[in-house]
Amino acid sequence: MAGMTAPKGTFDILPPDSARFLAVRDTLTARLRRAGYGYIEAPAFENTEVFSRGVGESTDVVSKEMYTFTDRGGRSLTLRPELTAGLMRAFIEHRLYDGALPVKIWSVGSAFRYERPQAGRYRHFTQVDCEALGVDDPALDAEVVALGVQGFRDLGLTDFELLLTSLGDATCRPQYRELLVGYLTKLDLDEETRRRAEINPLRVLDDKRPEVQAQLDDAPLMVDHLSDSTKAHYDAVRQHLTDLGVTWTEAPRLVRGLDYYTKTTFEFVHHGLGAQSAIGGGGRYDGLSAALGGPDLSGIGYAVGVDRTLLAVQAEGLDIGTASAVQAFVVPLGAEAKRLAVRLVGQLREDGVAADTVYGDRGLKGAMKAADRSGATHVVIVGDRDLAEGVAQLKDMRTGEQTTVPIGDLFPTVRAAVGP
RNA sequence: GUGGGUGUAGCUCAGCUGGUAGAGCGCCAGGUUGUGAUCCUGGAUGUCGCGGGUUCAAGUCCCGUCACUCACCCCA
Repeated sequence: MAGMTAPKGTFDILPPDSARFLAVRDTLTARLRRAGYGYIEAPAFENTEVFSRGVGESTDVVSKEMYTFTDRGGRSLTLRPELTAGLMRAFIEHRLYDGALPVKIWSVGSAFRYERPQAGRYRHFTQVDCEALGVDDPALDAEVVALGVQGFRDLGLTDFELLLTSLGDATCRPQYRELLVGYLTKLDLDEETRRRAEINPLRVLDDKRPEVQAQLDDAPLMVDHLSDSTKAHYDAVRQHLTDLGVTWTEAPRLVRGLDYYTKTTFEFVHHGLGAQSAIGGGGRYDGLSAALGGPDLSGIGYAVGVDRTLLAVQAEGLDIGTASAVQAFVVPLGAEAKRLAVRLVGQLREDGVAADTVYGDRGLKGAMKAADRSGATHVVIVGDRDLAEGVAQLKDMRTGEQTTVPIGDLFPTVRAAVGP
C-alpha cells in the first residue's frame, strides 16, 4: 500500500458523506438552471496560454500554482486552476457572442492548484461557475451576485456574508495604483511584502498581519478614486442589489488574486470555517475576452467552491442529502428463495422502488442486520418453509409487525406498502 | 515556499520515569438449528508512519524522512 494513497492535497468523497456533496453541488446548480443559464462543459485542461494570458502572469495562481505539463506532442498544457478562463476561451472559439447578448452560462467541475494544503484548501477542488457575457449592465452584476447568495440560501446557510467593492476600470485603476504605490513605498515593510507591492500593490491592503495592517489606516482606497462612470456603475449595482433584497458589507480592501477583475468585485465568506473562509467569489472581467484574443466584450461571473460550501453546511449542522436510499429489502433463506429474491428485487427496481437484497453466505441474523442497515422500512423474508406454503413474510421494520403474504400477491403488496 | 502540532486496530484514542500493545465503537459469529435495532458471550485485524541510531531491551529516548493537520502566503 506504500504510495497507494490519494495524492497530497486531494481526498476521496465516500458514502454516506458523498450524498451531502451531491446535494450541495446539485442545489447550487439547480438555482442557475432555473434562472435560464445554459450548461457548458469545457475540458479540465487547456493550452497553458489560456491561463497565462487570461488569469495573468503576475498572479500567484499562474506563477507558482499551476499543474503544467508537456504532452507527447510537445504541447504545453495546464490543468485548469479555475474555470472562467477556459469557459471564455470556448465562448470566443465558438463565436457565441454572434447572437443575442448576454450569453448566460454555468458549469461545474474540477480545478487544480499546486498549493500547500490547509483546512478548506486542496490541490483538487470542485467549483460551480456562473457567467453572464457580452453586456456591461449593472443589473446583470446584481443578478449574478444575487444568484450566488440565493444558492447558499437554498442550502439553508445563514452564517455567511457578501463582501462587495469596486476595483475600478482601465482608466481609473492605473491612476489609483500609482497613488497607492506612492503611499506603500513610505511604509516599513519586509522584503517580500515590498516585492508583492510591486507586482500587485492592491494585495498589500488585504494583508492579515497586524504589523502591516497597522500601517494601512489611512491608505488610499480604490472606491474613493473611481472615475465618474465607474462610480455610477457601482452605485447602480448597489441599488439593484437592494431591490433584490440582498444585503452586503462594503469591503474597500477586498482584493482578488486574478488579474482580470474590474469594477464590481465580491466574495462570499462563511464565518464557521477556518482561515480559508471564502466559499465563493467573483466579479466583472471586462478585459478577459480581449486578453484571450477575442472581441472587446465584457463579462461578470462567480465561482463557488463546492467542497468549502459543504464544510460550511457541516459547520452550520444542516441536515441535507441524508435520506435513506433503500425502501424494500429482501431476505432469502435457501437456494430456491434466492431465485425469488433476485426476481423480486429486479421487479421492484423496474417499477421504481429502491430495493436491495443480501449477497454472499449470511445467516438470517446477519441478513436481517444488513436489512436494518440498509434503512429499508419493509423487509420481505422468505425461506423454504414459506415456499412450501406458497407464502412470504412482510415485516415493517419501524413497528416490528409481520404479516404473511401469498407469493402471488407479493409484488403488489410490497409495492403498495412502500408507498408511491 | 515559511512556521507550529500530530502519526498506535476500520474509526476515536489510552499506553506513567524504556521491559516486548490495550479500551470503546464498528465488524464477524454464537446465545435464538427462521428475525434487525436492545442485552449477554466469544472472535478476527496492528510491519506502533518509514529509515537509521543509543540500549541487554525502543510504541516510549535521539537523528533523519514521509504523511496528515493548523496558520502565514494565496484563494474556491
